Amino acid sequence: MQFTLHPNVYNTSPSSKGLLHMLEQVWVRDREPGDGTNYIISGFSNYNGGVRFYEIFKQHIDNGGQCIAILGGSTSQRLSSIQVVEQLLEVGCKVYLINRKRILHAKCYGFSTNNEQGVVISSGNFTGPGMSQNIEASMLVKGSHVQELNFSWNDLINNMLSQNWSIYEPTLADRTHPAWQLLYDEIGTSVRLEDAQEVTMLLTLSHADTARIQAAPGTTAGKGTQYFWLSKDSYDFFPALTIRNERGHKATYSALINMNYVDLGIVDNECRVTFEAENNLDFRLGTGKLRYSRIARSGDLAAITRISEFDYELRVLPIGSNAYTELLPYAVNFIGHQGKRYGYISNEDFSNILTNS
DNA sequence: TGCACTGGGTCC
DNA sequence: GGACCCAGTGCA
Repeated sequence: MQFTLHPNVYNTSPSSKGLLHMLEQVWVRDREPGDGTNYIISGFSNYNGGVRFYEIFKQHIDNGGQCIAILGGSTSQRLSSIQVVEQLLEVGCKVYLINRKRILHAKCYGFSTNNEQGVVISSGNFTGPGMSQNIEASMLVKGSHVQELNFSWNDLINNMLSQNWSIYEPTLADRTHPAWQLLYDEIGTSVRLEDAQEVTMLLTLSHADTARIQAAPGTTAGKGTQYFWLSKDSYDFFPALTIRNERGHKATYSALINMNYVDLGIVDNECRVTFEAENNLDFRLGTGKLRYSRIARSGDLAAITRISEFDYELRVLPIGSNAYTELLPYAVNFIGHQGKRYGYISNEDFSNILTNS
């Protein structure tokens, strides 16, 4: 059994580092694709909540396995999105939506095979924030402890689906089915960002982030793509990563955002952030406009401000500057092995510090 | 010419 | 072996 409170607050064992890590245990590690059934029960869900696992589910289902998702749905609340349900259906999941005034609020995840079950009971929804920056408690029960509980995924699902609830089954074949009216659109222009998401990511830059920025035009050091490499916990800082790669054989998931390079006075309306789902799980922010600009050096702080769903601003705060000194303490997470740090600050606090330093 | 891809490296 | 780090290739 394992318990965790994320992000990075408390773990009962080194092998449980947050909800996402527990889900990797029950759906990826120690599992054979095609063996048994995977389960998702979550009141809220969005595309980035599942982006780590769509390829895993697809392989599992293509090899004869099953995947069942029971999600919240509503016409008046933003519970689950069109995008996550579409993607789950595309990879072959069975999706049920519970439309209820007193909403489905449980979050349970796991699997069952002929001889084994695993279950994660969590406060974390199947959403980007639930998987990364929200404070969520999760408990994983597996092996003989599941039998001690006398827990049965089969019974749980059967009992849920036999309740006298409004249960809808959306399908890709019938997009006019009322089930689709219970879902909200993550991509639409009417999307308004919640206050909690109006934050600035502070990220120290390492050699790999700045080598092409510092390169002289025409040299090999400038070849390839200019990226900032982000933490894998960045699911909730970007819009739905629904753009699949067109060429290549390893699945990637991207979103296009509008990036205002404040230092350069350039706005890039096709700034791409990519999650390398089948390569190395890299989270990369394309920052090509910075190439050759010399505007950032290794050790500098990048401030990426999310001002609306698709609009971002990028500033480089040079190491040693007043703003750097004031803001570095907010980059509380140490990641990688080159001393990279990142963290978040509210846009209001960020703006105040910028103007006063 | 620039960036979507590739596929390793390296440290813990 | 996970999670950033790195240095490109080759295609549009």
